[in-house]
Amino acid sequence: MLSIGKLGRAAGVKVPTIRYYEQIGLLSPATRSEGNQRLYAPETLSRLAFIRHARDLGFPLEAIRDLLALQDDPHQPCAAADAIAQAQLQAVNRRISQLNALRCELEKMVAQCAHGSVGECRVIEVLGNHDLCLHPDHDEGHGPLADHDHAAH
Amino acid sequence: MLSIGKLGRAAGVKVPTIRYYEQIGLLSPATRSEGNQRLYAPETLSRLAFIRHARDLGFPLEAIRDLLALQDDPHQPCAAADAIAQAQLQAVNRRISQLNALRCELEKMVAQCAHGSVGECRVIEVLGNHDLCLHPDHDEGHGPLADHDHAAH
DNA sequence: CTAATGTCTCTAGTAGCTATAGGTTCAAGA
DNA sequence: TCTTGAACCTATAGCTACTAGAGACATTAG
Repeated sequence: MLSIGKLGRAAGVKVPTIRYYEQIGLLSPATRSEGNQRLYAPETLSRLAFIRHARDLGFPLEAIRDLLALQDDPHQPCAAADAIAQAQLQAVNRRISQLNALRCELEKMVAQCAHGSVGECRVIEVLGNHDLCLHPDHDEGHGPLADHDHAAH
Repeated sequence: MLSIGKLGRAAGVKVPTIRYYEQIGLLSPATRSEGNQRLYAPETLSRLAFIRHARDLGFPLEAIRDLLALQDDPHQPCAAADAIAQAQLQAVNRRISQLNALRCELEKMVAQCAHGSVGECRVIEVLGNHDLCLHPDHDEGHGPLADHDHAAH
Protein backbone atom coordinates (compact mmCIF):
# COMPACT_ATOMS: atom_id res chain seq x y z
CA MET A 1 0.00 0.00 0.00
CA LEU A 2 1.17 3.49 -0.86
CA SER A 3 0.89 6.72 1.07
CA ILE A 4 -0.54 9.68 -0.79
CA GLY A 5 2.89 11.23 -1.11
CA LYS A 6 4.46 8.15 -2.65
CA LEU A 7 1.53 7.74 -5.00
CA GLY A 8 1.86 11.34 -6.06
CA ARG A 9 5.57 11.11 -6.70
CA ALA A 10 5.11 7.87 -8.64
CA ALA A 11 2.40 9.32 -10.85
CA GLY A 12 3.78 12.83 -11.15
CA VAL A 13 0.73 14.36 -9.50
CA LYS A 14 0.82 16.69 -6.52
CA VAL A 15 -0.68 15.54 -3.26
CA PRO A 16 -3.41 18.19 -3.03
CA THR A 17 -4.40 17.33 -6.58
CA ILE A 18 -4.98 13.72 -5.60
CA ARG A 19 -7.15 14.81 -2.71
CA TYR A 20 -8.99 17.10 -5.09
CA TYR A 21 -9.62 14.23 -7.49
CA GLU A 22 -11.04 12.21 -4.64
CA GLN A 23 -13.20 15.13 -3.60
CA ILE A 24 -14.79 15.49 -7.01
CA GLY A 25 -15.25 11.74 -7.33
CA LEU A 26 -12.66 11.07 -10.01
CA LEU A 27 -10.82 8.74 -7.64
CA SER A 28 -12.78 6.64 -5.22
CA PRO A 29 -12.10 7.35 -1.54
CA ALA A 30 -8.95 5.65 -0.34
CA THR A 31 -8.85 3.24 2.55
CA ARG A 32 -7.37 4.76 5.67
CA SER A 33 -4.65 3.80 8.09
CA GLU A 34 -5.28 3.61 11.81
CA GLY A 35 -4.27 7.23 12.03
CA ASN A 36 -6.71 8.25 9.27
CA GLN A 37 -4.12 8.64 6.54
CA ARG A 38 -4.92 7.55 2.99
CA LEU A 39 -3.53 4.23 1.77
CA TYR A 40 -3.62 3.28 -1.89
CA ALA A 41 -3.43 -0.07 -3.60
CA PRO A 42 -0.80 -0.16 -6.34
CA GLU A 43 -3.53 -0.35 -9.02
CA THR A 44 -4.45 3.21 -8.15
CA LEU A 45 -1.16 4.26 -9.65
CA SER A 46 -2.17 3.26 -13.16
CA ARG A 47 -5.53 4.94 -12.76
CA LEU A 48 -3.86 8.13 -11.64
CA ALA A 49 -1.32 7.91 -14.44
CA PHE A 50 -4.21 7.55 -16.86
CA ILE A 51 -5.75 10.74 -15.52
CA ARG A 52 -2.44 12.54 -15.62
CA HIS A 53 -1.79 11.57 -19.20
CA ALA A 54 -5.25 12.55 -20.32
CA ARG A 55 -4.86 15.92 -18.58
CA ASP A 56 -1.53 16.40 -20.30
CA LEU A 57 -3.35 15.83 -23.57
CA GLY A 58 -5.79 18.55 -22.62
CA PHE A 59 -8.84 16.41 -21.89
CA PRO A 60 -11.18 18.15 -19.47
CA LEU A 61 -11.91 16.33 -16.24
CA GLU A 62 -15.48 15.58 -17.29
CA ALA A 63 -14.20 13.78 -20.39
CA ILE A 64 -11.73 11.89 -18.25
CA ARG A 65 -14.53 10.85 -15.97
CA ASP A 66 -16.29 9.31 -18.95
CA LEU A 67 -13.12 7.64 -20.21
CA LEU A 68 -12.50 6.08 -16.81
CA ALA A 69 -16.02 4.71 -16.75
CA LEU A 70 -15.42 3.16 -20.17
CA GLN A 71 -12.14 1.70 -19.03
CA ASP A 72 -13.92 -0.01 -16.17
CA ASP A 73 -16.25 -1.79 -18.56
CA PRO A 74 -14.08 -3.35 -21.30
CA HIS A 75 -16.91 -5.06 -23.14
CA GLN A 76 -18.60 -1.88 -24.26
CA PRO A 77 -17.97 -0.75 -27.79
CA CYS A 78 -15.11 1.61 -28.23
CA ALA A 79 -17.11 4.24 -30.10
CA ALA A 80 -17.71 6.41 -27.06
CA ALA A 81 -14.01 6.63 -26.25
CA ASP A 82 -13.30 7.36 -29.88
CA ALA A 83 -15.86 10.15 -29.90
CA ILE A 84 -14.34 11.77 -26.83
CA ALA A 85 -10.87 11.64 -28.32
CA GLN A 86 -12.10 13.03 -31.61
CA ALA A 87 -13.89 15.86 -29.86
CA GLN A 88 -10.68 16.68 -28.08
CA LEU A 89 -8.74 16.54 -31.33
CA GLN A 90 -11.18 18.95 -32.92
CA ALA A 91 -10.96 21.29 -29.96
CA VAL A 92 -7.19 21.27 -30.30
CA ASN A 93 -7.43 21.94 -34.02
CA ARG A 94 -9.82 24.82 -33.52
CA ARG A 95 -7.59 26.32 -30.89
CA ILE A 96 -4.53 25.97 -33.12
CA SER A 97 -6.09 27.75 -36.05
CA GLN A 98 -7.34 30.47 -33.78
CA LEU A 99 -3.91 30.91 -32.25
CA ASN A 100 -2.37 31.02 -35.70
CA ALA A 101 -4.56 33.99 -36.51
CA LEU A 102 -3.49 35.64 -33.28
CA ARG A 103 0.16 35.00 -34.03
CA CYS A 104 -0.24 36.59 -37.41
CA GLU A 105 -1.73 39.75 -35.92
CA LEU A 106 0.82 39.93 -33.16
CA GLU A 107 3.72 39.48 -35.53
CA LYS A 108 2.53 42.28 -37.74
CA MET A 109 2.00 44.46 -34.73
CA VAL A 110 5.44 43.86 -33.34
CA ALA A 111 7.15 44.12 -36.72
CA GLN A 112 5.65 47.53 -37.42
CA CYS A 113 6.76 48.97 -34.12
CA ALA A 114 9.23 51.76 -34.86
CA HIS A 115 10.50 51.84 -31.28
CA GLY A 116 9.68 55.50 -30.95
CA SER A 117 7.36 56.96 -28.37
CA VAL A 118 4.03 55.56 -27.31
CA GLY A 119 2.22 58.37 -29.16
CA GLU A 120 3.11 56.87 -32.51
CA CYS A 121 3.35 53.25 -31.45
CA ARG A 122 1.80 50.76 -33.83
CA VAL A 123 1.18 48.29 -31.04
CA ILE A 124 -1.03 50.70 -29.16
CA GLU A 125 -2.60 51.97 -32.36
CA VAL A 126 -3.55 48.57 -33.71
CA LEU A 127 -5.00 47.54 -30.39
CA GLY A 128 -7.10 50.66 -30.36
CA ASN A 129 -8.35 50.26 -33.89
CA HIS A 130 -9.57 46.84 -34.85
CA ASP A 131 -9.92 47.87 -38.51
CA LEU A 132 -6.14 47.95 -38.83
CA CYS A 133 -6.12 44.17 -38.63
CA LEU A 134 -5.72 42.28 -41.84
CA HIS A 135 -7.72 39.39 -40.46
CA PRO A 136 -10.21 40.95 -38.08
CA ASP A 137 -11.86 37.59 -37.52
CA HIS A 138 -9.90 36.60 -34.45
CA ASP A 139 -12.90 37.22 -32.27
CA GLU A 140 -14.62 34.03 -33.28
CA GLY A 141 -15.77 31.38 -30.90
CA HIS A 142 -13.17 29.34 -29.09
CA GLY A 143 -13.70 25.70 -28.37
CA PRO A 144 -13.46 24.31 -24.87
CA LEU A 145 -9.91 23.29 -24.15
CA ALA A 146 -8.30 22.99 -20.79
CA ASP A 147 -5.40 25.36 -20.42
CA HIS A 148 -3.51 23.98 -17.48
CA ASP A 149 -0.53 26.24 -16.92
CA HIS A 150 1.19 24.29 -14.23
CA ALA A 151 4.50 25.94 -15.09
CA ALA A 152 3.20 29.43 -15.62
CA HIS A 153 4.21 32.69 -14.01
CA MET B 1 -23.59 60.11 -22.65
CA LEU B 2 -24.15 56.38 -23.07
CA SER B 3 -25.88 53.90 -20.82
CA ILE B 4 -23.99 50.76 -19.94
CA GLY B 5 -26.12 48.73 -22.31
CA LYS B 6 -25.46 50.98 -25.30
CA LEU B 7 -21.78 51.08 -24.48
CA GLY B 8 -21.67 47.32 -24.31
CA ARG B 9 -23.46 46.83 -27.60
CA ALA B 10 -21.24 49.40 -29.30
CA ALA B 11 -18.05 47.78 -28.06
CA GLY B 12 -19.17 44.17 -28.28
CA VAL B 13 -18.75 43.63 -24.55
CA LYS B 14 -21.40 42.25 -22.24
CA VAL B 15 -22.84 44.48 -19.56
CA PRO B 16 -21.68 42.42 -16.56
CA THR B 17 -18.20 42.38 -18.07
CA ILE B 18 -18.10 46.17 -18.11
CA ARG B 19 -19.13 46.26 -14.46
CA TYR B 20 -16.48 43.67 -13.74
CA TYR B 21 -13.83 45.79 -15.46
CA GLU B 22 -14.86 48.73 -13.33
CA GLN B 23 -14.71 46.59 -10.23
CA ILE B 24 -11.14 45.50 -10.86
CA GLY B 25 -10.08 49.01 -11.77
CA LEU B 26 -9.56 48.48 -15.49
CA LEU B 27 -12.17 51.12 -16.22
CA SER B 28 -12.52 54.11 -13.92
CA PRO B 29 -15.88 54.40 -12.16
CA ALA B 30 -18.54 55.91 -14.38
CA THR B 31 -20.47 59.01 -13.49
CA ARG B 32 -24.00 58.24 -12.39
CA SER B 33 -27.44 59.47 -13.36
CA GLU B 34 -29.84 60.82 -10.78
CA GLY B 35 -31.18 57.31 -10.37
CA ASN B 36 -27.69 55.89 -9.81
CA GLN B 37 -27.25 54.37 -13.27
CA ARG B 38 -23.89 54.50 -15.00
CA LEU B 39 -23.33 57.10 -17.73
CA TYR B 40 -20.33 56.96 -20.02
CA ALA B 41 -18.67 59.61 -22.12
CA PRO B 42 -18.18 58.52 -25.74
CA GLU B 43 -14.39 58.31 -25.21
CA THR B 44 -14.99 55.33 -22.99
CA LEU B 45 -16.05 53.43 -26.07
CA SER B 46 -12.59 53.52 -27.60
CA ARG B 47 -11.03 52.51 -24.32
CA LEU B 48 -13.38 49.56 -24.04
CA ALA B 49 -12.80 48.60 -27.67
CA PHE B 50 -9.07 48.66 -26.94
CA ILE B 51 -9.58 46.26 -24.05
CA ARG B 52 -11.83 44.04 -26.11
CA HIS B 53 -9.37 43.83 -28.96
CA ALA B 54 -6.47 43.07 -26.66
CA ARG B 55 -8.54 40.35 -24.97
CA ASP B 56 -9.36 38.89 -28.38
CA LEU B 57 -5.65 38.76 -29.03
CA GLY B 58 -5.22 36.83 -25.80
CA PHE B 59 -3.56 39.50 -23.69
CA PRO B 60 -4.18 38.89 -19.99
CA LEU B 61 -5.95 41.65 -18.12
CA GLU B 62 -2.80 42.57 -16.22
CA ALA B 63 -0.97 43.20 -19.49
CA ILE B 64 -3.91 45.25 -20.72
CA ARG B 65 -3.75 47.30 -17.56
CA ASP B 66 -0.14 48.16 -18.37
CA LEU B 67 -0.94 48.90 -22.00
CA LEU B 68 -3.72 51.27 -20.98
CA ALA B 69 -1.35 53.09 -18.65
CA LEU B 70 1.11 53.47 -21.53
CA GLN B 71 -1.62 54.72 -23.81
CA ASP B 72 -2.46 57.41 -21.31
CA ASP B 73 1.09 58.74 -21.41
CA PRO B 74 2.04 59.14 -25.09
CA HIS B 75 5.48 60.63 -24.45
CA GLN B 76 6.92 57.53 -22.92
CA PRO B 77 9.11 55.36 -25.11
CA CYS B 78 7.30 52.58 -26.85
CA ALA B 79 9.65 49.85 -25.65
CA ALA B 80 7.41 48.76 -22.81
CA ALA B 81 4.41 48.25 -25.07
CA ASP B 82 6.62 46.43 -27.51
CA ALA B 83 7.88 44.14 -24.77
CA ILE B 84 4.35 43.27 -23.67
CA ALA B 85 3.31 42.47 -27.22
CA GLN B 86 6.43 40.37 -27.78
CA ALA B 87 5.82 38.46 -24.58
CA GLN B 88 2.30 37.73 -25.75
CA LEU B 89 3.59 36.65 -29.14
CA GLN B 90 5.99 34.26 -27.49
CA ALA B 91 3.27 32.87 -25.26
CA VAL B 92 1.14 32.25 -28.33
CA ASN B 93 4.02 30.57 -30.10
CA ARG B 94 4.74 28.33 -27.14
CA ARG B 95 1.11 27.38 -26.89
CA ILE B 96 0.91 26.62 -30.60
CA SER B 97 3.88 24.29 -30.58
CA GLN B 98 2.55 22.57 -27.51
CA LEU B 99 -0.84 22.11 -29.13
CA ASN B 100 0.81 20.78 -32.26
CA ALA B 101 2.40 18.05 -30.16
CA LEU B 102 -0.98 17.28 -28.65
CA ARG B 103 -2.63 17.16 -32.04
CA CYS B 104 -0.01 14.71 -33.22
CA GLU B 105 -0.66 12.39 -30.28
CA LEU B 106 -4.40 12.66 -30.58
CA GLU B 107 -4.37 11.97 -34.30
CA LYS B 108 -2.32 8.86 -33.84
CA MET B 109 -4.59 7.74 -31.06
CA VAL B 110 -7.74 8.24 -33.07
CA ALA B 111 -6.27 6.75 -36.23
CA GLN B 112 -5.28 3.55 -34.49
CA CYS B 113 -8.69 3.00 -33.02
CA ALA B 114 -10.09 -0.18 -34.54
CA HIS B 115 -13.65 0.60 -33.44
CA GLY B 116 -13.90 -2.66 -31.57
CA SER B 117 -14.61 -2.99 -27.87
CA VAL B 118 -13.13 -0.90 -25.12
CA GLY B 119 -10.98 -3.80 -23.98
CA GLU B 120 -8.75 -3.49 -27.04
CA CYS B 121 -9.19 0.23 -27.63
CA ARG B 122 -6.04 2.08 -28.52
CA VAL B 123 -7.44 5.33 -27.16
CA ILE B 124 -7.85 3.89 -23.70
CA GLU B 125 -4.59 2.00 -23.96
CA VAL B 126 -2.49 4.97 -25.02
CA LEU B 127 -3.98 7.10 -22.28
CA GLY B 128 -3.06 4.46 -19.75
CA ASN B 129 0.45 3.99 -20.97
CA HIS B 130 2.41 7.14 -21.57
CA ASP B 131 5.31 5.17 -23.11
CA LEU B 132 3.19 4.46 -26.17
CA CYS B 133 3.54 8.08 -27.17
CA LEU B 134 5.99 8.91 -29.89
CA HIS B 135 6.61 12.29 -28.38
CA PRO B 136 6.13 11.85 -24.66
CA ASP B 137 7.23 15.43 -24.06
CA HIS B 138 3.78 16.99 -24.11
CA ASP B 139 3.88 17.48 -20.39
CA GLU B 140 6.29 20.36 -20.59
CA GLY B 141 5.69 23.78 -19.16
CA HIS B 142 2.94 25.81 -20.74
CA GLY B 143 3.18 29.55 -21.06
CA PRO B 144 0.55 31.80 -19.54
CA LEU B 145 -2.11 32.49 -22.12
CA ALA B 146 -5.66 33.52 -21.51
CA ASP B 147 -8.12 30.95 -22.77
CA HIS B 148 -11.38 32.82 -22.86
CA ASP B 149 -14.02 30.43 -24.09
CA HIS B 150 -16.88 32.82 -24.53
CA ALA B 151 -18.54 30.50 -27.02
CA ALA B 152 -17.91 27.25 -25.21
CA HIS B 153 -20.35 24.72 -23.92
C1' DC C 1 12.30 9.70 22.72
C1' DT C 2 12.60 13.33 19.81
C1' DA C 3 12.74 15.87 15.73
C1' DA C 4 11.62 16.14 11.07
C1' DT C 5 8.75 15.13 7.73
C1' DG C 6 4.33 13.76 6.11
C1' DT C 7 -0.47 13.97 6.43
C1' DC C 8 -5.17 15.57 7.96
C1' DT C 9 -9.28 19.01 7.27
C1' DC C 10 -10.88 23.35 6.09
C1' DT C 11 -10.89 27.66 3.89
C1' DA C 12 -9.71 30.88 0.51
C1' DG C 13 -7.42 32.28 -3.63
C1' DT C 14 -6.22 32.17 -8.86
C1' DA C 15 -8.39 34.18 -14.20
C1' DG C 16 -12.07 36.12 -16.33
C1' DC C 17 -15.89 36.23 -16.41
C1' DT C 18 -21.26 34.40 -16.13
C1' DA C 19 -25.58 33.63 -13.75
C1' DT C 20 -29.00 34.44 -10.42
C1' DA C 21 -32.01 36.94 -7.06
C1' DG C 22 -34.44 40.69 -5.63
C1' DG C 23 -35.02 45.30 -6.14
C1' DT C 24 -35.02 50.20 -8.73
C1' DT C 25 -35.16 53.36 -12.73
C1' DC C 26 -36.11 54.72 -17.27
C1' DA C 27 -38.52 55.36 -21.76
C1' DA C 28 -42.32 54.63 -24.67
C1' DG C 29 -47.15 53.70 -25.60
C1' DA C 30 -52.30 54.27 -24.22
C1' DT D 1 -50.57 60.82 -16.67
C1' DC D 2 -50.24 56.14 -15.92
C1' DT D 3 -48.46 51.83 -16.90
C1' DT D 4 -45.81 48.37 -18.60
C1' DG D 5 -41.68 46.31 -19.88
C1' DA D 6 -36.98 46.71 -20.60
C1' DA D 7 -32.88 48.05 -18.74
C1' DC D 8 -30.47 48.96 -14.76
C1' DC D 9 -28.65 48.38 -9.69
C1' DT D 10 -26.08 45.51 -5.86
C1' DA D 11 -24.54 41.39 -3.97
C1' DT D 12 -23.50 36.73 -4.07
C1' DA D 13 -22.31 32.35 -5.96
C1' DG D 14 -20.62 29.52 -9.66
C1' DC D 15 -17.47 27.92 -13.43
C1' DT D 16 -12.25 24.95 -14.34
C1' DA D 17 -8.60 22.74 -12.28
C1' DC D 18 -6.17 23.40 -9.18
C1' DT D 19 -2.79 25.82 -5.48
C1' DA D 20 -1.66 27.85 -0.99
C1' DG D 21 -2.13 28.39 3.73
C1' DA D 22 -3.30 27.47 8.78
C1' DG D 23 -3.31 24.60 12.64
C1' DA D 24 -3.43 19.93 14.29
C1' DC D 25 -2.26 14.95 14.14
C1' DA D 26 0.64 10.67 12.39
C1' DT D 27 4.63 8.41 11.05
C1' DT D 28 9.38 7.39 10.76
C1' DA D 29 14.60 7.86 11.14
C1' DG D 30 18.09 8.32 14.25
